[in-house]
Amino acid sequence: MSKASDRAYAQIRSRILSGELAPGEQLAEEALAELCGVSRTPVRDALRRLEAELLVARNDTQRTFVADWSLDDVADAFDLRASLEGRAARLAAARMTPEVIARLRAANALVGQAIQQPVADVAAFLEGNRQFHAILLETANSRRLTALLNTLVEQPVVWRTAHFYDQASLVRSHGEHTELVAAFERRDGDWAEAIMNSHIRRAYYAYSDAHRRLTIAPPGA
Amino acid sequence: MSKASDRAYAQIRSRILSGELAPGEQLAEEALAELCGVSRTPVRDALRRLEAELLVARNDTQRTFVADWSLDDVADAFDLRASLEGRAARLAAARMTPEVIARLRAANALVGQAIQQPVADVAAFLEGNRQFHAILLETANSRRLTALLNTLVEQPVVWRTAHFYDQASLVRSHGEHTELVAAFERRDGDWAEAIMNSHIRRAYYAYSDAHRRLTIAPPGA
DNA sequence: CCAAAGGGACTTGTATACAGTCCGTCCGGG
DNA sequence: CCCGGACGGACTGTATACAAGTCCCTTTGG
Repeated sequence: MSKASDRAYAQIRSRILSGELAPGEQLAEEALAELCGVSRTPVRDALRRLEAELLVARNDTQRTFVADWSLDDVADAFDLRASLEGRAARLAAARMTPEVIARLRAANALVGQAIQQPVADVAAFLEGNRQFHAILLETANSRRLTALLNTLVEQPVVWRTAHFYDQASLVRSHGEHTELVAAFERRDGDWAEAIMNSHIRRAYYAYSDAHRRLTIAPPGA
Repeated sequence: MSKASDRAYAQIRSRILSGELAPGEQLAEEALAELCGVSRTPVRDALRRLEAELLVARNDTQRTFVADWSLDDVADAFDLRASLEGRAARLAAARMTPEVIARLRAANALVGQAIQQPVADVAAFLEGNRQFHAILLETANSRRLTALLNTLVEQPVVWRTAHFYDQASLVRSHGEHTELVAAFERRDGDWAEAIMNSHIRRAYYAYSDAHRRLTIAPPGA
């Protein structure tokens, strides 16, 4: 979209993802407008987009809040995501070509490098991950699936999951991508789907374990 | 949403669904504003919503058009819908209660009456259908799934499919709903999912057959 | 005759003013 | 002390004016 509207969208979005705007917090259009240095009109546009992505929610009287996800919501989202990404993997397997495989390998190599650092480079890990999944989606060649998954993946909770990973999880994640490539080489859609399903589910449990550690933290922490 | 915005949304939407606004046609905000008797602001809101539903599309310079679906797009949408509705049926089976089953029966009874008329009452058929699927979604209890399916179902092509059905198809559709209830009574999620999958796929073929009849019509028609 | 440049009509983007609605607070009565 | 209603601030919805960008047609030069 146009400049002011884009700026508003990007600014609000990054503030939500970073947690600077906390879940449950009310978002007044005028305040956001001032924050982004634009008028209310593009802010309203931005909020519409963020609402579609479920990053913000409205109450019955049209006031807007940063979406507050219960653990159930998170489970719901991961569940659906596992199913849809599994489906994408299966579709991609059917349309796989040597050259796409090469691109997938390259993306996964990024991930490999990121986890070999003394302290894993989480940003690089995420970027490699993103590329891998993007190539896969592109190959699956379903506009709707792509649109749906993009909104599911770009959630704060999903996004931050990798930060909860320990080294072993990062390595396993990399290994699963490698295995996916193997499934693609054999054009085995069922295998690819199964790996992907397991891949996402593990990510969910990494999240929920970390969540439990953090919320049922030592009393007085 | 608020009054003017809602009116704009409803008006434009119904004109697209009815075909009065044809696929590919450009939608100028000002013209729509006049058509709906409101200013451009609520029209822009409405277009955003319709864009999220994929009823309208934008080109790279932000001009808006009535979405034009290729047969591939339709296949893609039905495919995804089969998968998601199947999933919903499975989830619903796990949470089924006698009272929900009673409601499903009631909705299906409407469908039964509709097809027993000398000439099937398509509107009543659609309404019963809608209720059945809505109850099912509500029981599946996944906010995201509900949101996604609602956008998938409310498409012109999906919506008009029933008008292409012959009497036999209507009867079979009703029968599948009855079978779904049986699966729910046994809380057999796998069975429910399988029926639902087949249910949606058959709807797709009914559509694509009709499409073929209409587009590869007798030369000179 | 074709191609590229220019200009004018049209469409969308943004700012702003005003109207309508909601929410909390404060005051008075029971 | 508690409850209810009215007032005031704050927020969102809508209309409108103006700015910026796009499209298309015409015109001009090769």
